[in-house]
Amino acid sequence: MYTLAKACSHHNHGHCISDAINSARQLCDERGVRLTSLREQVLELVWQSHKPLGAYTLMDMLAEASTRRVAPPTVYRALDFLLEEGLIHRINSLNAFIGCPSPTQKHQSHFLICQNCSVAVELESQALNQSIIDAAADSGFSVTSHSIEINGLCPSCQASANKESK
Amino acid sequence: MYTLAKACSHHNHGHCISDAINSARQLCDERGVRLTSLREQVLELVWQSHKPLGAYTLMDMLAEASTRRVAPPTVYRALDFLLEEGLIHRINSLNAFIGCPSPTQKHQSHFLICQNCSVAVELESQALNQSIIDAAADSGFSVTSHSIEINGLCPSCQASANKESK
DNA sequence: AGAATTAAGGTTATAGTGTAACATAATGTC
DNA sequence: GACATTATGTTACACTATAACCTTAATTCT
Repeated sequence: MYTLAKACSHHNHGHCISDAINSARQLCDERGVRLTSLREQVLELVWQSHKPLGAYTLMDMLAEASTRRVAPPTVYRALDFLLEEGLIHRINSLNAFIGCPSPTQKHQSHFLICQNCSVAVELESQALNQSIIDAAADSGFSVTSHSIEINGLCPSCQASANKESK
Repeated sequence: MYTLAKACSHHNHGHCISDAINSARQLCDERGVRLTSLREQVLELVWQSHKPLGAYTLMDMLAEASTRRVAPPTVYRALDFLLEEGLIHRINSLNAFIGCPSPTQKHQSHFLICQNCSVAVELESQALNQSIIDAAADSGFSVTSHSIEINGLCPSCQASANKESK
């Protein structure tokens, strides 16, 4: 039973999924790479929520959806492809994967991760990017990639926490 | 044979190790926690180089040093203690651990990781810290911790790369 | 279209990372 | 010294990921 709770109860999550699938199709088409049905299925599963999902969770979801048994390499290969094309990100601190909402724009992996509800949202800040470049440059380091994982409480979990404490 | 190459050939790495051990002893003493010989040994092994080391590598190093066999929980418990006390950091993207050069100052885990020589150095930038806080605040997110892992080339590997290409 | 080539996926086995649970030993407290 | 607490030893296992090899599907070439 992998009907995960919606990440944000106030939004129609179906749109997130269909948007992600549509732009993935278009993007793969433009790049001449193949978004096979397996890859698309994995992408769709990743997008079932805004919570990062582990490879083995995805594997179980795949198996549940398809009667046949699914082995780790099947899901890892699909994940590798999706990572390669920037359609998903990997959250290192969680060994988990999450859909990328803006795969057309090349960017680094920067996330706000709620320690209460597990939702992870991408963070984009030009100032932050610049700070990284500057700080690295101060050390004479030439940057090829970077990842930021920020843990804390999302706005709605902060609100819940406040209510609790009264 | 775990005599790893020195991280920086131009410095006397013995100082790094002895400084780390000395300040760890003092710090644990002040806090009333016990830097047992096992924990100190693991800390010293972590400090054998400026390259992050995996738990199983450390386990093998421990075993080599002590005739008796060493099981995973032994090293993980020591690592947990050292992490707890801020004496080491964990590099999530590498599943590896590295000594903290400034354990007395509470700080987040920010690293520059050379993809050529594997050396990881801590990055401290007030501007960067502020950028994170600001960016999170823009999203209404309350931050409890964060980690930054920047991959690229350290100055000396950049120099080598330039020489190579001539 | 058919053969050759390449790419994707299936299958088995195993490597690498981390923890649970319980037993023993060491340390600290009264 | 008896007791409680903390640390370590030990066994077993869970979770994450990849290697290697085989089969199937898609693409390319003539």
